[in-house]
Amino acid sequence: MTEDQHPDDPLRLDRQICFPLYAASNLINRLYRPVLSKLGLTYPQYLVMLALWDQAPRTVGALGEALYLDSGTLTPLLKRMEQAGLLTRKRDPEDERRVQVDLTRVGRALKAEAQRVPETLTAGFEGDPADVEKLRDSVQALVATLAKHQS
Amino acid sequence: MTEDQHPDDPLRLDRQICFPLYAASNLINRLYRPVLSKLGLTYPQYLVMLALWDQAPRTVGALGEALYLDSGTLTPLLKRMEQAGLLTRKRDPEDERRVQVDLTRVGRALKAEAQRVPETLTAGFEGDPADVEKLRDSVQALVATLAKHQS
DNA sequence: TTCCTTTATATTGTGCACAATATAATTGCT
DNA sequence: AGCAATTATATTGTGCACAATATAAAGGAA
Repeated sequence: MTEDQHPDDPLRLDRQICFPLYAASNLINRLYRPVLSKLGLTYPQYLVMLALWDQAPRTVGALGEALYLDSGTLTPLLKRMEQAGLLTRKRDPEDERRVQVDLTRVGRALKAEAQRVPETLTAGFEGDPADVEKLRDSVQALVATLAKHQS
Repeated sequence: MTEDQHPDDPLRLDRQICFPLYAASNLINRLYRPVLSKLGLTYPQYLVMLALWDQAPRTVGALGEALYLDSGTLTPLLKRMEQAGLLTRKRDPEDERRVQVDLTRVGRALKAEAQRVPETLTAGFEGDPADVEKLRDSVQALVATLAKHQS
């Protein structure tokens, strides 16, 4: 088999930690897409809504810290969501550099429709829920480490 | 604290399994970028090279199966790599629908320069190597499950 | 106050990632 | 052989993701 010809080659695809994380992220995005499109959201937009449902208003910078994204990604994404009527973007009068992002009534109301999204999708993971939680905690720890090193 | 106000809300960001995978994928891409740019590669292009260093030539479809990507992503990516002189794309005379992707001499030679990439980057993970391997295997298992459900 | 530095967001340009669709070659059925 | 169905790749259009840069507001030192 191909996989056994070079057992200790550090460049073998199946020895990388980065690749399964990349593949899982893509596959999950693909899995969520049809479900979220019924709510009029993309997957990154859904993450912004999760962050805002937990706490709003928040500045662009605070959203970026929560989601590990920068303004180059968030600004156009938030503008599309503003166009869709889900949120508002207003310069903070206290500090005109900041932009406060807040939910509209429509944006807040969307939370009710999203309630069943997690259970709908974790069903597809078909694993012991405890194992999934353990995996989640491990990846969260990795993210914390990576974030520390990248700042 | 914000995190404790709604302890059993299924829509809390820190209860999702999808989000840390998404964040880890982005952070890793960011971590690899400066290292790979010295080799003239992006992260997805690096994955294509890993696949081809292991086995070449391969069809576009075979690369897509290995990396969980489709032709809409691979075709333009492979064209850029062809322009860069790393690989060739040739219609298979046996079946004119297929495109065989093969490494050039330059593409094969690049493997020597890439040898130290994994150790350079896993250093930033700063964890017990055994834990990292365990995490990798867990995410690989998740990817296998997700891939089965999406086909 | 003046000006220098820092901070917050926006803009620009490149490269994915994917759904939907198009094109063309092959297979299979009759 | 004829032709519908399938298969393999390419194309189109949208939306991220990010580095590099730009813009402008706030803070701070003399």
